[in-house]
Order: sequence, then C-alpha cells, then structure tokens
Amino acid sequence: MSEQSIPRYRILAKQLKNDILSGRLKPGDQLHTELELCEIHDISRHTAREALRLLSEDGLIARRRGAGTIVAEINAPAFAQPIGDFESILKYARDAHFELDTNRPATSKEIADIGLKGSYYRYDGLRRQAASPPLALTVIFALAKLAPDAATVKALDTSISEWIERTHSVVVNKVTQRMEAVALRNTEAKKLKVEKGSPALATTRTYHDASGRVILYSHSLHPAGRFVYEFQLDRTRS
Amino acid sequence: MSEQSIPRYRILAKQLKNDILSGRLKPGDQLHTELELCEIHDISRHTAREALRLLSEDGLIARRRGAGTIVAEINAPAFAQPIGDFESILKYARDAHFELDTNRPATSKEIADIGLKGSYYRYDGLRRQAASPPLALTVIFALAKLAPDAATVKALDTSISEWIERTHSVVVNKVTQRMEAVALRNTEAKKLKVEKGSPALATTRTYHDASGRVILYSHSLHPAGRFVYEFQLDRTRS
DNA sequence: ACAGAGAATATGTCCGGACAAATGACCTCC
DNA sequence: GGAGGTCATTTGTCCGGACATATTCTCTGT
Repeated sequence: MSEQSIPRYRILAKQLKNDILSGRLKPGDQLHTELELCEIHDISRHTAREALRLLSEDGLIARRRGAGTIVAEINAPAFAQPIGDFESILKYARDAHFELDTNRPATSKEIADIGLKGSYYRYDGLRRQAASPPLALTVIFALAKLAPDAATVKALDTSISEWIERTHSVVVNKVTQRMEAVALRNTEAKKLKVEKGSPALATTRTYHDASGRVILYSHSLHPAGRFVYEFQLDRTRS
Repeated sequence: MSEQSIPRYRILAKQLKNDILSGRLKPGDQLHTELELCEIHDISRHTAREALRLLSEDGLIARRRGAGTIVAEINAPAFAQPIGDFESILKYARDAHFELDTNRPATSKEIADIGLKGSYYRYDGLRRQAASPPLALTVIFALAKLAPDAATVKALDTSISEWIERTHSVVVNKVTQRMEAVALRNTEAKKLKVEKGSPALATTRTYHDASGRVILYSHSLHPAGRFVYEFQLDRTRS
C-alpha cells in the first residue's frame, strides 16, 4: 500500500479535524450535514459518516439524530489534584464535593469483588466542583458499623473518612492507592457525560485503621481532560 | 423507543461479548467470519461488521484483513509500580528497561512545548519488561550538557537520572510528577500495539537539581491494562 | 404572544453490492 | 525440508438506497 492510498474517509476526517483544531470551526459551530459533505466532497454517505465517526470517537464533535453535528466543547483539565502526602487525599475529598446518588448495603459479591470481608455500606455518586462537568464517578464502601446515613453524607463538607474519625473512636492510619488508565463503560460514560470508551483515570483508595481493618474503600473514575494528579517528591523528605 | 427496539447490531455484539466473557470463546479462538454471521443471524454484512466494530472498540477482539477475527488476549496488568517515595521512581526506571529507538537534539519548539528553556537532548523509545508487550511509550529530554550518548543509554542498567548524578556533579533533589488519563493517538497506539484511541495513563516527570534547574524530563504513556500505580501513604510518615 | 400540530431536516439503522488489500493455505520445485 | 508462487478467504473501503427516529422549524389557532 502506497502512502497515497489513505482511505478517503480518513482524509476527510483529517481535514475536518484540522478545521476544528485550527479554530476555523469553533466549539458549538454546526458542521455540514452528512448530505452536504457528500455533495461537497463527491463521496458516499457511508464515507462521510465514517469520517464523522472518527471525529466523534476522538471527542471532537457531537452528533444527534435530527439536530445535526456540532463541534464539541473542549474540556481543559479543571482540576489538578496535588497528592504526595496524606493531607492532600483529605483535601481532595473536601474540594471535590461528593454528590450522593444512591446508597444501600453492599452485597456480599460486591464486597468480595473488592477483596474485602465483613459488612459494608455502599454509596454511589459523582464528584463535582461547582457547576463544572463531573470530575469523577465515585463509589464508596464504608464499614457498616461506622457508616454514615444518606442525610449525613449529603450534609458533609469534609470527607467521609474524617467524619468517621470524628464520630467514632478510630483513626485512619494508612491509605493505599492504586491508579491506572481504563476505558469507560457505557453506563459510566453516560453518567460522566462523555463518549463511551473514553479514557479515564481509575483511582482506588483503601483506608485502614491502626489494626489494619479496612474502614473505607473508594473507587473513582476521572475522565481524561478533567483531572490530573500532580505531586512532588523531594529527596530531603524521603 | 421501547426497550425492545435495541439495534440488531447491538444485540449481536452483546451475544458475542457474552460468549467471550463467559469463556465459551477463549483468547485466540477464531470468531465466525462476517459472512458466517450474516447467514447464522440473517443479517446484512453491515450489521455484522458494526457489531464486530463494537467488540473491537472494547478491545475484546482483534480483526485482520485476510486473517479473520480472533478473541483478543486479555492483558492483566503486568506491572504494578509502587510509588510514594523517591526511591521507587528510580526503581521504575531500572525495572522497566528503556529500549532506545531514536535520539537527537530537541528542537526549540519541542523544548518550549514542555515548558523548558535551554538545550536538551531527546530520546524516544519504549519501556519494556522482558518480552512482554511494551509497558510504555516514553520520550525523555536531558539537559544537553549532561546528556548521555546513544551507546551509553543502550548500555544503561540504571536510570538516566542516576547516570547523570554519577557522571556529573549534580544531584537530583526534586521530582515533580503529573498523571492523567489520555486517549492514545494513532501513531502512539501503533507503537504500543494497542487499538488507536485506547486509554492510557500519561505520566510526566520533571527532575530538578538543587538550583531548581531541570536536568531531565520524561513523558510516558502506559496503555490501560498494562500498568497500574500503587502506593501507600502512612500517617506516621506524613 | 404562546402552545400545539405537522412538516422538514438530519442522523441512526439496516439492506445489498462491488472491488481492494492482506493473510494464509496449498502446491510445486529445488 | 524450505522457498516461492498462486489462489481462496477474509476484512477493509466505498457505493447507493430505504426506512426509522429524534430534533427543529413553521404555521395556525387561541
């Protein structure tokens, strides 16, 4: 295959992408309809649709039946989480407000799936900062005997772990954290208002008390572009 | 739209996905060809292809012209990087061998793009561990006056930062690190042997000496499923 | 001026077809 | 046994068409 034999749908996708990235097409602008693209470029509707599908996949455009295709808003990372010490985990939980959606006792399968034992309460919700798009889709498991009720969670302006420490005779003395890149599944993507399959940073934190018991567990999905971790390690402090 | 009117291509995609996730179809198994799916399910080739495209997008199958469609290997994370202190950054660079691909002086635009000033040498390559699929696509910028040549880099069994400390009168005394989820671009995905648009963990590290000068900068893309960061914060050490 | 109905528009889904390009199996020859 | 060529197979690309569905616009009645 010579380098000239680039598929036509890719050529068109690239042209449109250049128009978007160069600013010639701005967020909110309407793109040509599929039929217009066919006429303008002398291609079939299939080829036009395939080109648009690539742009959609890249998050550059949004398409709706009956409404047309528009250039998507480009989300700059709104939230950089400094994290290299204990305090900043707590700070994150304060700054990124947890908007509770549902809560219920966790099933034994759910508990087993996250490698825990015992009874836990489960909270599902979104982390937000003001009216911005959601920063994260978060699920939290709290040890049942320490777990706050829904009204308490909704009223909290600190993290659940701080509340537990304050209201029970326990101290979080170790947090383990795990981060990896994942692709968002359909329902996750919908809740976060991004395209399904979008990349996200998955963060899992396990909070232990002094006896090693897991009193809290959280799992968050931060879509790409909305969240970065930043931290600094100084040799003098290692 | 009733819940019965799920598109046929999605119904087929779901059936095939169930076959894969249940183990009825195992990694390496050949799937039915497009024409076979048409006959078996009484659907058009377009519908069959659209179903397969969804599975491909999810990373469940791999398709090759002339060869057919197979169930993809599911990549468990092969490398969990403990990181919460200075030593483990160094350890990562040792364990995840940097396989140099190209090196050259960095252009002034490249240097400006990463927020640095001065002259730097640029190294492009893959991080690997034994014969596993690449862990990361990495680009490194070293301050030109301290930069090792290609032969040195290829022979190194430590990190470039340790080599610089050992062979020049400098000490790395601060590393800043930034992590976020990104979607891999086409060329990046090809080098990492994953599907384009796949999620990846993007890690950027900036190494400073005592005077605040940036002596090394690295940017790595770890595809989803191949790499997780794990670390632990103890209250007693904060 | 506003609400509702209907029509037009635009994308989503599905069909069938044809040709190109990459792969792998098979066969022949050395 | 291995190399090379050929052919069949399979996916990739592109075409055209039709109908369904969601959205938007326009017109009419109150």
